[in-house]
Amino acid sequence: MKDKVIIIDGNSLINRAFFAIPSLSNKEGIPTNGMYGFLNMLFKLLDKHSPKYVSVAFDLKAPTFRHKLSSDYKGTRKGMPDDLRPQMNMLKEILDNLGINRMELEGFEADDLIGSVAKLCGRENLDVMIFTGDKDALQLVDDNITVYITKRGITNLKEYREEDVFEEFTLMPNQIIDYKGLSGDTSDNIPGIPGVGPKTAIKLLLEFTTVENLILNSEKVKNKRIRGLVEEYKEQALLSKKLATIVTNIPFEFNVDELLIKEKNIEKLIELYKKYEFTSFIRNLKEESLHLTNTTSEDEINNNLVEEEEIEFKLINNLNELSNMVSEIKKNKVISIKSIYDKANIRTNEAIGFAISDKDTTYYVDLLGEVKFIDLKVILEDENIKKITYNGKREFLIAFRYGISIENHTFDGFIANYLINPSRNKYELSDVAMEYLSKAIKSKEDLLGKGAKAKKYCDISFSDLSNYSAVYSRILFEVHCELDKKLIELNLSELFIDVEIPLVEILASTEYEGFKVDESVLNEIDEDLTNKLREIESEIYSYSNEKFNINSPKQLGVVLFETLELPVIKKTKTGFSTSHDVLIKLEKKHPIVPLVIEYRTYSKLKSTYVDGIRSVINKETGKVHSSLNQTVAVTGRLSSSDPNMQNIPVRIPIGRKIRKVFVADNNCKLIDADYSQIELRVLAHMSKDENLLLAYRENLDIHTMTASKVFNIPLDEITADIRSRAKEVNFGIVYGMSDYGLSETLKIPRKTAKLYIEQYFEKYPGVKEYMDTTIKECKEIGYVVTLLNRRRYIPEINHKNFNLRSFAERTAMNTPIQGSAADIIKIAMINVYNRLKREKLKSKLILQVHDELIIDTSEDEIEIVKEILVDEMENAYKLDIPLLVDMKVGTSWFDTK
DNA sequence: TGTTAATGCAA
DNA sequence: TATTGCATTAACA
Repeated sequence: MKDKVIIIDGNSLINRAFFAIPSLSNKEGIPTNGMYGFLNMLFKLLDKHSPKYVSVAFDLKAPTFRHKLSSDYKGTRKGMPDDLRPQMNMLKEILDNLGINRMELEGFEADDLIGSVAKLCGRENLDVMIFTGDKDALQLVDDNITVYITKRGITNLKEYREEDVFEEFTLMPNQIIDYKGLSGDTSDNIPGIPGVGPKTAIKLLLEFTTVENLILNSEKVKNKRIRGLVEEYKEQALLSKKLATIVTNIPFEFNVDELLIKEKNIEKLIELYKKYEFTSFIRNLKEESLHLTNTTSEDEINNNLVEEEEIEFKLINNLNELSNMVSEIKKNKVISIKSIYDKANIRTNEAIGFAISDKDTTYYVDLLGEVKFIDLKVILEDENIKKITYNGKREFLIAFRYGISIENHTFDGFIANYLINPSRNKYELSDVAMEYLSKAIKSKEDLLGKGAKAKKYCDISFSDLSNYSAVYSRILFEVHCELDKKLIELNLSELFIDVEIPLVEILASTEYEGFKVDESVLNEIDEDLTNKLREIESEIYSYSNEKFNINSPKQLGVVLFETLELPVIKKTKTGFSTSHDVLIKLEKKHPIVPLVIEYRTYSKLKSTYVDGIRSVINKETGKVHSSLNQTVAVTGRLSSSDPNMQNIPVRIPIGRKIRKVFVADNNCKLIDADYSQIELRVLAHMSKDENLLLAYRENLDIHTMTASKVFNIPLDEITADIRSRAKEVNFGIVYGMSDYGLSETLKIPRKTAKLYIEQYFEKYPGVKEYMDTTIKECKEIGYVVTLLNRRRYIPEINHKNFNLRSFAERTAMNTPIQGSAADIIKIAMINVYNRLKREKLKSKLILQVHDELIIDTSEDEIEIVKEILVDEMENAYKLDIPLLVDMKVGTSWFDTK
């Protein structure tokens, strides 16, 4: 195999990275997005291709020979953005310390360096790969040189070999310059021949091959107008070609060994990464060093790389020491806590250890010896000791399992971090420590490893585990003050204290209680589905005349669109689309299509719901204990996983049967209470639109009313069909829909859809005004808020890319509505939970599905629980209009509708 | 073994 | 080219 050379156009790619990554800066405010994106891409390339030689080429400010040829060259280019300029030198410094070669040469552009070096390497029979965002480089492609052009973003690349260039341009790579010579390039201000665009240029080159040849034979050009243009502008064409030609023979001394990857300066890299807050790069650096040096231990390397935090702590492993600790803690009254246990079974998990920090001291309680978790009860249940957690749901779960409660829970760093910026997808304490304290601590992944080889806490040595836990609780104690300041600064304290913190215990309780499953029903459905699938499968094969995997969109696509030659409706980036709406359009064209639709339905039900649910039933309890996640959804909603109980089928009758599996506990009934149109009511309240408010005050049917207004039909002539179309319009408004979107869902022409939307905004002018104001404000301050001041940053709102900006605008309109509804039901959950607890009822909250609560209700408590639900849900938050709740009682979830 | 794309389920 | 999620399968690195 040939050795690989990677050559990167530094200016081009850092530019791409800069615009692809909306905003990123360290806490001093130094922008780091371009660097970060570039390095991310670089590391991925190195990882994927393992090149022997690498170089990054840069432009210098000095003018090049091209500027001397044409004073207009690149005349229309704007200068580098202010936020990007300083990142160039910072990136170069990192590259130098990574041992990666860098090229720049006065009088030449990066392209010329790349061209010259690439050709030299090509001649030495190396496999050359060029990475850039600029299609000019395609002229360099030959047998030894492949060019990769960024598509969208920076990690998405398109590979160009000779045949790929030909496929796209119908030209050979070395004709790209002739092409530019004729058609010009506005971005570089290369004139070309006026009046000759891409189409004509290609046509001419197919016949004459080069610009020179074309000029020599211009009399042979058939089109008179074009012949005139060629003759008039031949000098300009030749100049343009020259400008577009990348120099491939810069006369310089060059030895390919200069491009070898040299040794890293690890210490310096760590320093730079720390400064720019590239924590993930630090981690990767550590892992990499581990693989390289087998002789040194992990600890030694860690010490060399980052001065990881180490602290002194008191080890507690007998009851005497424990009681001393308790009396000390009772003096200080505020502690951070961290429980150590492996998740195996929600009801029988065994605690391994417990770390506690107060303002002076850190303790690690070993729970594998004389001291047991239950001995911590005196602390956890002491109402005078404030508890600080990081993902406290874990602490509540282990406490419930040992039958104790946690009192005076006042702070959770995980939740705080989420409220400060809900758009992030990782909220590890190690990252927070770096961000707020500039301290490096072991992450969970550092301790346990990741993926399938990840260890459990019980596999970790006592000293590693106790050190990790002690540091964790200490850092948590320290960082909580910083997070608290930030919450106050952002006006989030009320939401945090009144809603999110009380919710932690409730989510733990909901998960701990679980939802009872009737496995015999599950088995019946399974049998039914399995039979149906078998039958449909053989019917499908009888039409396709061959067996294939119906679940594979790729194979199905081949059968439908190649073998059976059905018309292609839509394509995905990898091939034919076989999605549901495509199949519906083909339904009547071939009998196989409805069978595939049916197969899909049953297959989905079996794999996701029957097999999926069966695999997570707890043997101990006969229930599923779904996780309700508090820091996942950017709008403030909860999310559910393992299993996801928020997407159990309901719309289609066959799917709805799955709900028969979910049943009330013994001697109980399920009560399902859901808000009636909470999001539209929130919209009415927030927009203060007179017509919407009126509708809800008078308790009118909002969909019928919208139908009448939008379609101009009298109220008493609205049919069920028209009403349901209006319902789609109402939903669409909440999502910030476009005319195209509405036309797709309603299957109507785009123009009609546009008219409907205009009608809607005319009849509900307050909504229009509210949407406009929300977007305007977001453009100014960079974020939107909900009723309870929950915040979501939307940096793309001012993006120059239309698609990104439009998406941001829809987000800005939808988030306050979806998020405020989420705020309200969270308050309702808290109030319902507290009432059940205060009134000492046996009934338990077992699920939330965005606008509905499900209570497993003891049969003797049905009436009182109904009252509590209506009362607490309808009065959770005072809007300008009433909130209404619908309720159903049943033995299974199927029966509660 | 881990990641991505396509698909489809809910509010 | 309608918002927010999660889980599955196939395909591929």
